[in-house]
Amino acid sequence: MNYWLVKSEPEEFGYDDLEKAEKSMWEGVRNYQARNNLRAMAEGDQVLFYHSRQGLEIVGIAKVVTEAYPDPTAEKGDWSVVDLAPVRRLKQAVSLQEIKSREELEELGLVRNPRLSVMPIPDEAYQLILKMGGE
DNA sequence: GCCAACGTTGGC
DNA sequence: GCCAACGTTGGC
Repeated sequence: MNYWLVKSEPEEFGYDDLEKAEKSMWEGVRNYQARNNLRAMAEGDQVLFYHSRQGLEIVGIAKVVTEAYPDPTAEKGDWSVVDLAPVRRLKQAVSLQEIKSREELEELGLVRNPRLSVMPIPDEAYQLILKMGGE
């Protein structure tokens, strides 16, 4: 299984919206690197859900329920979406500050390229973040 | 194919 | 709300 992280502004679509929706098409990614990451996701992969702009913390875990398919909201170009479903909230959200303060997480995409909206998370980093989240 | 200009993202 | 960093666009 692979691990990922997606970012969303809670005002636009936060983790509570995902819980309410039960399942959500992850639409609107218009960055090639992020798109390629979407395409690399497999059904069942786990996805950390990060709140950008407001919150600045990882609030919960989602999972991939449908692998990449063409983005129906794309008017032109070759874009993809996956379907995500909520798994559970972290007992405590893991803030960007905490992540930045961890030497082991220095290489994380979230720190190195804060503008990438879909990124892979190495196994060890994933486990550490869950631990930081009180799991 | 280079690079300046522009648009967008997201931390602060 | 500002602005730095990054990606994309388009003129040459």
